[in-house]
Amino acid sequence: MNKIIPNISVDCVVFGFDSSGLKVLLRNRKLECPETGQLLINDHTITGFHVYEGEDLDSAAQRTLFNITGLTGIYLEQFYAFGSVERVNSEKEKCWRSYNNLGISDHVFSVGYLSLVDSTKIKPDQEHADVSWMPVDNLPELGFDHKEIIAKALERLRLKVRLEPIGFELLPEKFTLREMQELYECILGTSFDRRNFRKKIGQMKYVIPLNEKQKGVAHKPAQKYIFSRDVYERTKIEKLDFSI
Amino acid sequence: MNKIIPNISVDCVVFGFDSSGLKVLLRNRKLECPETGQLLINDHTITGFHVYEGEDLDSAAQRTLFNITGLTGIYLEQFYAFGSVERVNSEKEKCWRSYNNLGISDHVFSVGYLSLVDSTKIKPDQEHADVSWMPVDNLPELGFDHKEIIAKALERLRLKVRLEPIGFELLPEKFTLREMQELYECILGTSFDRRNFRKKIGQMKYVIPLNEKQKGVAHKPAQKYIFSRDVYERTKIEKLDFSI
DNA sequence: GCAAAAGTGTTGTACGTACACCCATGG
DNA sequence: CCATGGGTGTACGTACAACACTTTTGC
Repeated sequence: MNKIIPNISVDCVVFGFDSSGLKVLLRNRKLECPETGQLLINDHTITGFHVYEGEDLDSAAQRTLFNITGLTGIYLEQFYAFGSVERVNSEKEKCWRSYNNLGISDHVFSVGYLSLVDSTKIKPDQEHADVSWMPVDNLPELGFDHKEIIAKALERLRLKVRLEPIGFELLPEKFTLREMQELYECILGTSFDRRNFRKKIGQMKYVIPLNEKQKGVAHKPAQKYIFSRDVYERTKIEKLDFSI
Repeated sequence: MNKIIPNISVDCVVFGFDSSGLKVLLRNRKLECPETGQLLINDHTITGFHVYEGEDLDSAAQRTLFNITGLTGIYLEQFYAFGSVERVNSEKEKCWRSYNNLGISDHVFSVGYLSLVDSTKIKPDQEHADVSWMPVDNLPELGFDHKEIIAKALERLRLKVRLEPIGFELLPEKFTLREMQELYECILGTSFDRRNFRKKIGQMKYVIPLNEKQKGVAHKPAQKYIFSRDVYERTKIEKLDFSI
């Protein structure tokens, strides 16, 4: 049995995307008073775990991510460490810990990880009935400092998405240009001219059109595309010069 | 007296700049065998300290930075957390810890902070005789995983410097455009056309020319400039639109 | 007067932006 | 046949890249 390190954890902010926008994977946390049955806590948290003794941060994050999604090989990136004194010491968290204290310190440092998944790969199932996608622009009440952690993750996502083609991690393997445009629009909070957007994507040799179209839509079916990381890695060298 | 947290530290990568390039502030670490007097360890480290109980990460970083530079109000930014199992467990570090163990864990998680200082503000003095500026492109032997930490800090600096006007933190209050150009060239590893560079800076309203010139140089004296964070904050809103 | 860096303008190219119409499909 | 989104090209302006000569100072 692995022993946990009582004062160090990782927290994974898992982002997903569907036609209704950008989502975060949250777990519903409930605490009933054993005597009265009263709901003392009913909020949501991102998924985190304490790091095990002898374990790396990255391994702990992968483990956490696997536990919640059942998936491996998923985009995962460390983005910030949180260590404020109050983060597990609000009245609510003291209450939570008084019922669930498993040798956990009262000053837990947590390293935040950002993960991007194709939301169609995650089906809500019986094992994870308390887990669900929540819209990032309309979050429910959150535990700990998870509101802050999600905000910071989002900030990082917005930055990163402009510098590297990581947006594709949020799309199904085959996608249409409209889906791609909607994704970028909702991450960046802008809107793009459709013709200019398509022109720009057309220049990206690593976004490759397929001989495949949408089926069963009540309009002209859109062409599908795939992203090729290979082509990206081979062609990205060109853009290594900068301005200030 | 403050008690340290045995398994959590912060490490500050302090960057400076002078005419010979970009520098890191390093401390010489020496360990002599008490019996034979033989030098067991003679390398360099960035400055870090364990976090105290009841202390925030940011506070710990500020404290560390003050201890090494004697300065406050300096640019400081968290950039990455390091937690590999081996980072304090090489033969060398085991040896170091066997002579200097002050209740320090054998798996220390360290949060890396990046700091930028005007190197003319730091004078090597008697109190910090073991501290010196070392060129980032020619580092001496480093302890712990500090080579990796510095590399990651540098990567972050290169990214950040293109997105925000933080380069000025590395320059004296009053600087010439040549100094500024050299700074950007050596951080980004490129070179710029002088006329185009000056044209571009000319557009930045927050880089303000002074009625003051260089003195005592054997050529046409250059005009001095200052950076105004105020003007920057007021005018930066304009550039909040993006492309992919 | 010479060495060393400061300072200055023009032109071509590439890229971003703005904008309107026909096409294919399901119902 | 109609509603819905798919798909396409041109004209303009902005921003970046390339390039050479004159000026001021200390020695």
